[in-house]
Amino acid sequence: MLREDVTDAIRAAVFGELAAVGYARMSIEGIARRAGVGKTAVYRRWKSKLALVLDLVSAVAAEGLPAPATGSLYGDVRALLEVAAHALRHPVASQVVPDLLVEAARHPEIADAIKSALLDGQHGVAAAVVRDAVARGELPEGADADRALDLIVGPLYWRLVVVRTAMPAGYLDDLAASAVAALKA
Amino acid sequence: MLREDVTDAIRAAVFGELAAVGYARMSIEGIARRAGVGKTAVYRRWKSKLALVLDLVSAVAAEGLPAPATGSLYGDVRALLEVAAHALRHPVASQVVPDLLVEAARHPEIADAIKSALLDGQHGVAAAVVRDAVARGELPEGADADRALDLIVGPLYWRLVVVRTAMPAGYLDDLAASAVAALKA
DNA sequence: TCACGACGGAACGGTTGCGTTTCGACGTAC
DNA sequence: GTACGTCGAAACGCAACCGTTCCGTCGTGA
Repeated sequence: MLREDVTDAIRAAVFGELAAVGYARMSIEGIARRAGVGKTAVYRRWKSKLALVLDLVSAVAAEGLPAPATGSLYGDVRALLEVAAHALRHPVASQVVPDLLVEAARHPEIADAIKSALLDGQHGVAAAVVRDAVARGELPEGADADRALDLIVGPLYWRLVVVRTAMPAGYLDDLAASAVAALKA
Repeated sequence: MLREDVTDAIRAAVFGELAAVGYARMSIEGIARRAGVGKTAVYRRWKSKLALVLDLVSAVAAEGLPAPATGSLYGDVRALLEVAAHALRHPVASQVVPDLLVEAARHPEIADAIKSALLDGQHGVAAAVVRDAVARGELPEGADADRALDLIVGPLYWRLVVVRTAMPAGYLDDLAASAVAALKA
């Protein structure tokens, strides 16, 4: 029976290494070193670096996303931005997510895992928000969920992950209002 | 006197390697191999992988960005999106840019180089577009160029680089209209 | 014509990680 | 109390790349 505390230590170490050096530079030896375990313990559980990361990403997927239902489009969008901003401010997440996205272009398995772990979940939430807004008459029939996601999350991701500039006070409120205006255009 | 054709071959090889394996995995040996030159030729010109990449990024910066002046906010935004979409559709650019952005978080020199090569230029263009729009009365006084850039480029970057999904016909027109509506909100 | 310097290629010793194997110590289930 | 399996640690041979050095070739400028 594999010891669970060792497994947990390895999982935590992978996140650490992923954030510190990125997927490309990450090594099994480095993971074992950081976790304070032997390489044997790692290879007994996963057969490769790729399998290890895929397992981790899938685990994140299982957590699911809360779908906002505030009763107004602005409220839903604002709530979405809050959750996204909170996630993207985590130093680990803001380092690991773009790193894996880049790597996904080279490893279809990673692309698939990220798609079902993150993008599909986001798409579902966006679709629900759009559906509710259409039902309330805030958006016209046939509004597109993909487009909505682009308009809502895009500016925030750009600001927090690409430009990496501080957001002024009230910026999320502003972004939410801007996104609602864009959606209705 | 260093031979210029060799220098060019190395530069091209760096772009190739950067797109193929990423900055982290890129090696001087690999660059020389791809360029069909000896390692000596590389080390004679640059002292490290980092210096090589910084030099390349700076060279890109020197090219500059065309500032649109179509006479309307929508026109300017649409032109900006066209240029950005064209650049981000290049397979090499869409692979290299996010890769270097991730690496920038670990190497301040790369962050600085990218900032002056890409972000500063974009900021300048956005500032000009906003200034013109304010002068025409299309935007209120004190409109923020950073916010404008987030709203214009963010959704496109998200779609093309993060989600990597095809854009439906006329999507750039739609994005431009949406961005204008967002800006005026 | 000749000397100089950059060229590609090969080798250097050193480091790092690969994936595997072996080892003795420990813990737990039976 | 014994037998089994996981544990950390260490070493294995192998491969890649580091940055440097030396080589013989070739093209060019004086």
